[in-house]
Amino acid sequence: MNVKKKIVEQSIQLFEMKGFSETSIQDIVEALGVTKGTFYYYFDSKEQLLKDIHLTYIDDLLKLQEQIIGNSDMNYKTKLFETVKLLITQIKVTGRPARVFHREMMHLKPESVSMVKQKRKMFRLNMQKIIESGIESGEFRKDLRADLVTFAILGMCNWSYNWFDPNGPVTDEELVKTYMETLLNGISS
Amino acid sequence: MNVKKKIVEQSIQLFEMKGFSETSIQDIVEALGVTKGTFYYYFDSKEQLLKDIHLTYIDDLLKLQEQIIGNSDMNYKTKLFETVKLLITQIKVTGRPARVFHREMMHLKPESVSMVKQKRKMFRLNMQKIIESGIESGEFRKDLRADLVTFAILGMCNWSYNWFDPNGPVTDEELVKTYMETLLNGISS
Amino acid sequence: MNVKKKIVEQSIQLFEMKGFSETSIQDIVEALGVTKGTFYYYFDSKEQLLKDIHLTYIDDLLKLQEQIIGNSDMNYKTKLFETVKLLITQIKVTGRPARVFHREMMHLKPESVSMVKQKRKMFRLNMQKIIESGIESGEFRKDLRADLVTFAILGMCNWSYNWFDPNGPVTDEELVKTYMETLLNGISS
Amino acid sequence: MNVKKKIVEQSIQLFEMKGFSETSIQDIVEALGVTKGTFYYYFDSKEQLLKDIHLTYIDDLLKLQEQIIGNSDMNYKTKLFETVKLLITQIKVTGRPARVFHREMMHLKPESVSMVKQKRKMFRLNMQKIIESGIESGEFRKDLRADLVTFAILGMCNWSYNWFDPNGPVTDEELVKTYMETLLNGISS
DNA sequence: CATGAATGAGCTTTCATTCAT
DNA sequence: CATGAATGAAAGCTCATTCAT
Repeated sequence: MNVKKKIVEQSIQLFEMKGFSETSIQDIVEALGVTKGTFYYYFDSKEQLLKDIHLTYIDDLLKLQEQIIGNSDMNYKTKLFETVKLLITQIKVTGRPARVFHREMMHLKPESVSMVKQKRKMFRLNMQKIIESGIESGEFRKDLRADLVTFAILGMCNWSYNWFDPNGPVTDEELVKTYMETLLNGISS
Repeated sequence: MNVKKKIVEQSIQLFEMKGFSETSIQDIVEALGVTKGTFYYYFDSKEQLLKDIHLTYIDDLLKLQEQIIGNSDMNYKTKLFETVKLLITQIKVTGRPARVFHREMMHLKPESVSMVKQKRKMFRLNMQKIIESGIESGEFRKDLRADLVTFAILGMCNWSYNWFDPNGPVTDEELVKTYMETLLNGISS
Repeated sequence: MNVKKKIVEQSIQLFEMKGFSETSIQDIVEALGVTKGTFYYYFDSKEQLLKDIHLTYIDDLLKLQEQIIGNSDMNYKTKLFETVKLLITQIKVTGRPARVFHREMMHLKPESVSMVKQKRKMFRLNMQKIIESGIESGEFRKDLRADLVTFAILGMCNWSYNWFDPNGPVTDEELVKTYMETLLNGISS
Repeated sequence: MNVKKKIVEQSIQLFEMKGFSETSIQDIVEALGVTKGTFYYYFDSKEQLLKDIHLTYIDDLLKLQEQIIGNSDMNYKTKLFETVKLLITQIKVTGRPARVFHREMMHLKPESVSMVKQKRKMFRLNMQKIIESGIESGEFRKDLRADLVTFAILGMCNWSYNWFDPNGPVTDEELVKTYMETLLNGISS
């Protein structure tokens, strides 16, 4: 595997464990057995590395979301299900970058922040569109505020990065099913 | 107001804006017009200040939660409603510490972390208890996994610190009502 | 003597010997037996130190020039003589800062440069004024270009920082006398 | 044009603008669209490049000076005139290397410095010889100190690199004429 | 109670240089 | 001839912390 990729992966691991500010370039290169010079051969700055991580992550999410949205075989409930599954499963596959993604955005430069925020917003609006279409199609209740419901679902899913351990007693599939069931039918008896 | 309190409040403001690591003691004392010596008269370290902030915050939450739980006039739906309201409204009242609370825990020393985590866990388990009691009493569906539902609700509420602006078009009361309605009855038509 | 002053003097010595870029903060503080922290307690940056040196130097020159200009007992030839003497003698008194002053201006930030340049220009224009007044009074030839003559004199004097050793065989007084004599009467037989 | 020459010219331009220390090899090769390897194919070090620039410059000057000295058609006043013209005009033709030449000598290694200094000294002594011969021939005043007068003239000329803009209102020919006139006849009325 | 001087360890970054290909 | 990857030493600077007063 090439060095740049190794740096990215090692960084993600360290950022996730110790936080961005607490991770020094020294930490990263030492863990890889290279020198600081090597780091700066591949990256202009520590911030740029973080930006790369963020953009890669959100771009991947957006690409997978597109596949869900573009699939005309699914109804809107299924599309929502797949979206929730996407967010939760991402933890299993790429647990670490997810946590970095949700925590360290503040350390980006203003310009990088706005770039990332814009893409995150796009993801959210795509989700909202699914809700809105589902309302129109009659799959969801007519009286919903699609924007707030979207925020609620995103919160539910994203928060799980804080506690969900894919190797723990609850599987990711179980979690997705439970969340969707709760979401669709409510908890009231 | 005494100096210690001023330091805490100024710190919260700065931590919220720039992050814990990016805020220097110099920043804090300069903003207050005192010197570093003064800071170290009141606090042993920067970490201890953060610990104080965290403990004050979670202790306040726990105290308010106790009042909800101990109130025998409420049924469990109402208790859950009040809990959600407590979490969301906290943003309006104390928006800044909330964000600091949810972001900067990693900068605490291991011992401080475990102290805070334990109290956070207590808050969560108290919530879970409300769900479980509501299931027993027949207010909530019998087939719920109380633990996962609790995580879902916590995620929904806590995530709102990321986007909810109490001075924006949506009021906190509106948000609480919408969230509870969605939660209780689901989105399925 | 206080530490800040010591830092300035040590820096001047090192800048003069090795040049600004080649002198590290480490070099400066090591020579003084203090630490880098101490340096940055007194100065915001290396550049600011250089700016301080430049401004102190040119401000001193301007103050002394003022005394010459304001002295109504002198005719213009004498005033010019005193100005030349001022520039040459400065080497003897403050040899090192002079060389730093004439060499390292490029390492200042643009804003600092313009501040220093403005004051240098003022010195030059004051000199030019002496020439112009001397022309009017009949002490100097009517057909002189005061601006170019001023540049010529400045060059003559300032260049001496490149070779003149006040402890060498030629004394500063001798040099001033010779330069003035050459300047006033020319070399043509 | 060959690559080595391009490197030299680009370097001169950059050294003149930003200074030797502030110009990195990266800057140089990037401006030329080649790589660092290429640079080190042609030059052993950054210092060697600077040495090359210095030696080329002073060797050129010496060669031109020789032509002046060897021309038996000129009297000594004319020879001095031509020398002054040589120094001033060099700015117009090769403004940049001139400034580099007069500023960055300190960045050479001691051995290179002494080589350059020796040649500079030779130029100066050649000039001094002109003055001395002119004194003997009766063209210049008998009571001159040829050594100090030479320094004065050199200062006058070389200093002009600090302010003279060949594209400004004063032409180089005008400057040379004015300087020589002042020098020969003095400013006294 | 509070100050201001000083520390020292560590940080991000730069850069001349080397070298296998 | 030329490249691109890698090095390693050093640079400027930050900052939590200490302590005599």
